[in-house]
Parts: sequence; structure tokens; C-alpha cells
Amino acid sequence: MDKKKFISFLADRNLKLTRERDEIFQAVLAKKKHFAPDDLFLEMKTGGSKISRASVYRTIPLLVESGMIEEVERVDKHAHYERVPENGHHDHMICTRCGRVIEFYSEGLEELQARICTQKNFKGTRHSLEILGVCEKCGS
Amino acid sequence: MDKKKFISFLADRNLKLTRERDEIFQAVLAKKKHFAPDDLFLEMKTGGSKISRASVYRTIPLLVESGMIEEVERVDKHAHYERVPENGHHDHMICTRCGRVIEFYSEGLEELQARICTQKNFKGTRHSLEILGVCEKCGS
DNA sequence: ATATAATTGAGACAGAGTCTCAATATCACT
DNA sequence: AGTGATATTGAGACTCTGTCTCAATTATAT
Repeated sequence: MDKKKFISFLADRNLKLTRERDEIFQAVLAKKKHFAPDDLFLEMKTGGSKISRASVYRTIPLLVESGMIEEVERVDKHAHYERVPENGHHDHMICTRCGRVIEFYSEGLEELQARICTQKNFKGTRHSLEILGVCEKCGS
Repeated sequence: MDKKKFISFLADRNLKLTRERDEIFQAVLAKKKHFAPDDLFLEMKTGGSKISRASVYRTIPLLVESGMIEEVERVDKHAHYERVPENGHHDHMICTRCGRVIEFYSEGLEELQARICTQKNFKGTRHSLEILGVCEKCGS
């Protein structure tokens, strides 16, 4: 996902590339891990930006729709996002003791899901799989 | 999940079987579909109970831990739960157009996940898989 | 340069869920 | 059954995430 793609996404929908959207795009680009919208907003503010909470919350769905980020686990009460990684989609294991998040990807799992969708005449576009349990370190 | 199991779950943890917990247990038992905690609370109130919101919110994690209910999809902003069905666990497909929830179960999917957990030395206890997309009816 | 339509920020608002603490209820043990 | 130690409750204030409104501002096509 590069900026050109985001700009053309906006253009396609008659949306404007404003300074605010650009700032948010950059801030998200700098994110290496999961983040919550409100944290992003606070970080930007702290970093000197004049952005408003509303703009952050308004822009996030655009980033999702343009394919730059996706919503991830909600162990917590509120939404979390992460950049769609270059190396593609993955799922998560979440340790209920220490909160560690382990990313994994299984081709077999993806294929099996696709097959199940076909069976049910369901056009799956994305999915989220979270396995809760206890990680190696905590599982003494 | 019957009441005896819940009672012994409580006993194991030095928790008391109060009238309130019992009321909530019964109310949840009567639920056939997904429900949100706040709705449950309001229904109980409307039904004449003197229960407090705090008690409902406090009891729900106990029902989850005792295996009576599990948290399900969060397309919405808040948590939803459903009774763990007699016929066992299942996953969900969620139509992003009409909101319909399709339940499905795949033995293969379960096994594959178990295998992945083993590989990662992760003790999976439960999982939630939601496939988002467009259902048969909406996918014209 | 201008017109039009999209966008912004501030802050009020809404809704879910949590917390506090004094009053009360449960249960194990007589 | 009575008692004491401990768990639990309800009310409502509070927090936090997220949404909405609307007048002022800004991006873009022309």
C-alpha cells in the first residue's frame, strides 16, 4: 500500500486529499504494530499535530476500505487495527495470561475456509480468526 | 451446561450462589440467540427483576469461564454472547449487507487449528472465527 | 480566480462498561 | 439455628470509545 494508491482511492470516490488525511496516513504508515484509534489520535496530538479526534475516527474507515489496514482482534473492548502487511494476511493467537499476540498464517486454513464458503454460497471477503489460550512462556 | 455445573464452578472458586447470580443464570438459559449484556439487563429489569447493571456485567465473565456461554461476533461496537449449544461449538459467517449470521461447523477446520497450535506450542482453549462477506440472498 | 462541494475542529452527546463503598447476604462451622 | 468471616450487592458517578452537529475552512475543477 503506497500513497499513490490511497490518493487514487480517494479520487475514485470524489474524496479530497486533505492535509489531515495525509497526516493520518503517514502516522499509520509509521505504525509497526496493532493500534487503537484513540491512541493514534493521542499520539498525533502529543506529537504536535492539530488533528481532531473526529478526523481520526473518520479517516480510519477509509484506510480500511482502501486496503491499507484491517481490523484485528478485540480481546479488548475497543477496535484495533494493523497495517495490512506486505507479506499478506495472517491470523492471531492471543495468550489470555500475558496478552501476547502470535501471528500465524496457514494456507490450508485459508483454503478450507474458501471451500466452506463455496458450500454455503457465501462470498467471503475477509475473515478474522483468533485462537485464545496460553502461550509457550505462560504455559509452565 | 446445567445448573449443577455452574454451582460447582462457583464453589470451586469460593464464590457464592446468590439470588442475583441465579436470576442471571436463568435469564441466560432462556436465551436462544445472541444477546448483548445491556439488553439482557434491560429485559430483566422490564421483567420485574431488581437486578443491577453491575451484577449483570459482573456475572457474565463467570458464565463465560464456566463454559455456559461464549463471546461471539463483534461486527457491532459492543460484546455479544450466546449459549454454548448442546451440539457444540460453531463459527460464524456474517453478511456485511444484511447482517445475517450464518452458523457453521467444520471438523476439518477444528483439527487444522489444533495442529497449528501444537506447532506453535500454544495451548488453544477456544477460538472465534468470523468470515465476513456477502450472503446468498444479498449476493445477487 | 472562483464556485461548489467536501472537510474540518470543537465540543456536546451517546452508549458500553467499570468502580466505589456502605449495606446486605451467603456459607462454613458450630 | 446462630454466628462470624467473607463475598456480594445496588446506585449512580465515572471513564472511555466513538458519533454527531454545524459554522468556518479548504481542495479541486473550471
